[in-house]
Amino acid sequence: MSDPGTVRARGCARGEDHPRASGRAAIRGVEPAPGRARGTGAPAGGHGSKEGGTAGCRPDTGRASRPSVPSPSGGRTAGQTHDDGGCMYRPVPPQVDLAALDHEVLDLWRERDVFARSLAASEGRPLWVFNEGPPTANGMPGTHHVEARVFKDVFPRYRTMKGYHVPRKAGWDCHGLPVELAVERELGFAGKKDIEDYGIAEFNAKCRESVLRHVDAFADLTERMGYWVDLGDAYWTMDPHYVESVWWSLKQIFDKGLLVQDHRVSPYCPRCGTGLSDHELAQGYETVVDPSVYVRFPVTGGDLLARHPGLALLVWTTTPWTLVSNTACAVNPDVDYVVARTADGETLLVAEALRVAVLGEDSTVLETVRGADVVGTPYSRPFALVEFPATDAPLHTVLAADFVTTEDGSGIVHEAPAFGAEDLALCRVYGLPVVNPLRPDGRFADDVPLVGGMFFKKSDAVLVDDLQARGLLFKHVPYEHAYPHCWRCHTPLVYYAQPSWYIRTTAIKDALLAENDATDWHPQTIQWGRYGDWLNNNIDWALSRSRYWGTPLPIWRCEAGHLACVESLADLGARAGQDLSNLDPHRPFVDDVTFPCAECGGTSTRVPEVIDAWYDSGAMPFAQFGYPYRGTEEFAARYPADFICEAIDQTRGWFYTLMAIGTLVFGRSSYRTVLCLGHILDEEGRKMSKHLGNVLEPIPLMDQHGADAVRWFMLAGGSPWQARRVGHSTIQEVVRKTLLTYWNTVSFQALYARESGFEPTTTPAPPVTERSALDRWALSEAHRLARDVDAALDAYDTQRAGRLLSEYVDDLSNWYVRRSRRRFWAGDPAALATLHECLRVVTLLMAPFTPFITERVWQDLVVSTSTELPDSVHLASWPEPDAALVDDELADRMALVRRLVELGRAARASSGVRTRQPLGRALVAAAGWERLPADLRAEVSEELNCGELLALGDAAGELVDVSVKANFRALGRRYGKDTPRVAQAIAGADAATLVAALRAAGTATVVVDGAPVELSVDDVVVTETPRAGWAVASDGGETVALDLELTPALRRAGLARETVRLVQEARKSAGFAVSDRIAFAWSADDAELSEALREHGGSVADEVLATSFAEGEPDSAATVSGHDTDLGLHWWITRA
RNA sequence: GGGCCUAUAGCUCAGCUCGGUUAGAGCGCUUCCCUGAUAAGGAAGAGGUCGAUGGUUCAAGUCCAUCUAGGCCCA
Repeated sequence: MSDPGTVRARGCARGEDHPRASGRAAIRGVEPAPGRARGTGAPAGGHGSKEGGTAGCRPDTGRASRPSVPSPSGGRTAGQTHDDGGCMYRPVPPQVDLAALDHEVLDLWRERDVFARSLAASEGRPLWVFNEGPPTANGMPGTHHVEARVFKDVFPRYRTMKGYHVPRKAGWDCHGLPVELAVERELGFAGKKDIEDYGIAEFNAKCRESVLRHVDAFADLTERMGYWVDLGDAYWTMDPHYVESVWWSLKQIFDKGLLVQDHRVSPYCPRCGTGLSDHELAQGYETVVDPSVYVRFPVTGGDLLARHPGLALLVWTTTPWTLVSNTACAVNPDVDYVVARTADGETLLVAEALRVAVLGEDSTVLETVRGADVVGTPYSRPFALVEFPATDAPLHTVLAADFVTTEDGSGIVHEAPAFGAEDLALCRVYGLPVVNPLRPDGRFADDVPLVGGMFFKKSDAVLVDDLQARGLLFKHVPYEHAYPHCWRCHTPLVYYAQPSWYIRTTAIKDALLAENDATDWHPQTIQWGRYGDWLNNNIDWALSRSRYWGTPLPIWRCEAGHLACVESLADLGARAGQDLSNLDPHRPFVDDVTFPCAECGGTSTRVPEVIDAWYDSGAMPFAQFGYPYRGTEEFAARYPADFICEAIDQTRGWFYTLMAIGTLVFGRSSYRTVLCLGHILDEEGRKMSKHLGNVLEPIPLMDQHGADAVRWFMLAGGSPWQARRVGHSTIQEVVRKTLLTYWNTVSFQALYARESGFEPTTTPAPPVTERSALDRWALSEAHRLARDVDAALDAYDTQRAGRLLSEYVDDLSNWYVRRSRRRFWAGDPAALATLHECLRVVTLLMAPFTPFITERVWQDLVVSTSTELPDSVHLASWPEPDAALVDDELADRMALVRRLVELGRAARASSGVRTRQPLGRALVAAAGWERLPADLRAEVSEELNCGELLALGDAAGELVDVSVKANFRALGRRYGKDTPRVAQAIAGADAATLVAALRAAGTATVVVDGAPVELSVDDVVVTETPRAGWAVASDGGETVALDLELTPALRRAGLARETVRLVQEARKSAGFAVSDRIAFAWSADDAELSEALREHGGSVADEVLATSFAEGEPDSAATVSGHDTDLGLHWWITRA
């Protein structure tokens, strides 16, 4: 195993071992970091840190070379932290360059071989099997590759932390048309003839080289984004062992009689010269505008003509080029048709339902006939450009076909059996010949007049012009529709009759449906929606391709037509009587091997086709190990996989081929859980494509915002199942809202812990039960978070997990830390130990999401202070939530506190009295206020800066207005459809009386329709509002009222607060460190301020860390000084 | 024509599983406030026919039906 980042996987030329770890020597060359005395085999740590344990500390382990944070002093580089020694945190500056941090962490992982160690450490634990879908590395990776890869990373990391062993074998898709096309383009080839002239061996050598070309770029992306997958031990679908495995599986299918040759009309790419499978077809629909033409086919005989001389059939088609091969027409025998006269006086046959649409309102019906009565009518074909063989069959007459509809066109369908599956089936029934003037390259044969040598699509215009000139064209309208194109070269496909090899997947349809039923789909709608629909309409898998660079179809056929399916090179060698174990199982080498037919002794030669590359990737669950010729143990342990993940385009691609091959070969699908992601769009909601120039390059994106931000966006920015818009602003928001808030909380903790000498493993802290309510709340929420994030990830819901995490980070920073700042300034071990534990938990929970920043935090807060825990967060265990710490009652109370604070702030804002001005008292009305302990009430009064909090009902008496409102949720449950009347009665009752009764007795009575109805406290929402002289805010029955009366003492306290604020601002802008002591001198412009500062001088001095607090200008020059006109204060500050 | 998804503030999206009468957040805008970590944070304001219609229900953004528009996949 090796770190993914250092491996530059090369190719896997035949007979050559995979490059396992070209970067390995470099890894080994790094001396173990000085602090890693435990060695690399250290077990992942147990659950949770041991508070106040006696664990030793480790010295600073050195830091990677690139500092991710600016060093304000300019001198200190990241490595110079040895002076800290002991069990102290490393300094964590408030500013951080996330991209530089990424590189630093990548260096650390590489140096400490962390990925390999995480695999080694989990060896022997229960397996959790992840299968990697192989990308084709002959194109450059894009941001859409990042999406699936983040999900392929986050769940293996999570499961590893949960105690599973998660092997992560990478893979590369090497074969297939896209590879051939890229090489053809490079060589300037126009088609298959060029390839054969060039030489198949040489061409395939180019293909082999081409698929290796961008492997480095994929490896770079993989490393940069922190995707841990073992590139050094990747599977390659072109590897001989892989090919043999595929052959073996085809033999299993062949032996079951499910691999057969058949002649069929199938979508065919004339440029690539090969048929396409149905799931390839699915990739390539494009909206095009084709000429749709209504053409007159003059009737040449029959009863109808006798009754209506000059009658013509009106035939509609969107593929005029197929009219050259027109063989017959078809009508639905059960549909009514009409002979109609147009305004111009001509007589045409069309479906009755379409007459008005096609011929217009002003056409008149001459006769109505059943379709069945039209059958047999002869007509004159539109073009006489090709010969038809002499036949007794009803050539160029009207046939009956159920598939004809009257949804569009004219209700009369033109039949060209060479170019349509339904056409072929119908014409076969009548014994009609298949005439195909189109060559395999999509051009008409040279001897066809008018369009000889012309590409089929190009011929439309010429043919339409000719119809026009001959007076056969009735109408010509551009028709926009989705038409299948080759998914790689964008050539319009033609449905084309040709022989092909098929896997009879229709024979195992029931088994596939059963397997699908047992599969855990995310999102669930795919299972019986898009995917189930696909399975229900399953058709046989067109497996063969008339191409060059692919797994050769291992079927040999003798002159007598006997078939042999070869399952391995050894099997082939045995049949051919030679040692072929070193043969490259590709064209043209396998084509040269012949052997005597086992049945007749004739010479068997290989059929020329290669197979659909989708089969290769669908075979990876066993072929990645070379099963059954090798890797049998791995295969037995790892089939089926627990988890696979790709974007939604793979429903008919990889998800299908995996399930189909697994079911065909082993009777069982190869995966249990599948994640199906929506696509990534640009900021305007458009697909990203080179064509539009809106492609976001993944590596620059991560270098701008950091890999963690991009990962977080993919995992939790919007719903992963839906198409999402990605852009710089959305990713920047992740950085600002979540990552930096987290970082700054860490930085805050490190600053004050270091300031006070706090060491998490040695500084004694009180047990949790004796800590403050805020501490217990923060810990309770941390453990609740651990529980809920675990549940969300267990359900593959990264969006929910991400939302929970960012909410907690916000709560921690903007409530816990905000409310606890003074205790941190004072170095309170209870607060520091609390925040340490909260950060430890949240860091572990975030580690699978954002592996970089959490690693750095782990190093700075944990590795530097403990030898008990692993030296990488990714070697640590998932935090075990401590149910005893989760306190729901405390959570409810704190939620009330925060709601009251919110109301108080609103009241403050409306009053115009700034928060720094202390107020004497506030009144509170809220359910639950009585039960709120004093310490939590104090949080409210401190945050609102008002001295005394009193219950509104008790304190204010007649100063208060009270109103009541029905609580519909409670009433509805009890009174059902009488609810509105009860509510009305409540609204109409005298609120004061009602509330008084409720307060006194717990119940009150209102009269509804003459009958008394008893109400309890829960049935009404009581809102109390003071009448005058108060600033009031009220919401949902809860009220906070601030007494705005300012006494002189309050005013002086306010002035003192203003002064504190002024000095702190000055300290900060002068660049003083938070612990710098100062000498402070002042001179007030008015008596009130002087009095205030004399009165509160001691506390002001304490607040601003002033060692002296002198009135009057100092003798010596001050470091900074100023005059604040608003306050009326001169001040002088000198560093003490 | 079929299947699936989506439709909520100027923009990006929660909320819909489990219905509750004042529908939220972020970005942007305006005005304030707070700040001894913060690139932050908070309050207020402006901004909504919750795509439409009908139904179920005492009560519908939420459940049901139909429709419209857009997207994806397929015919």
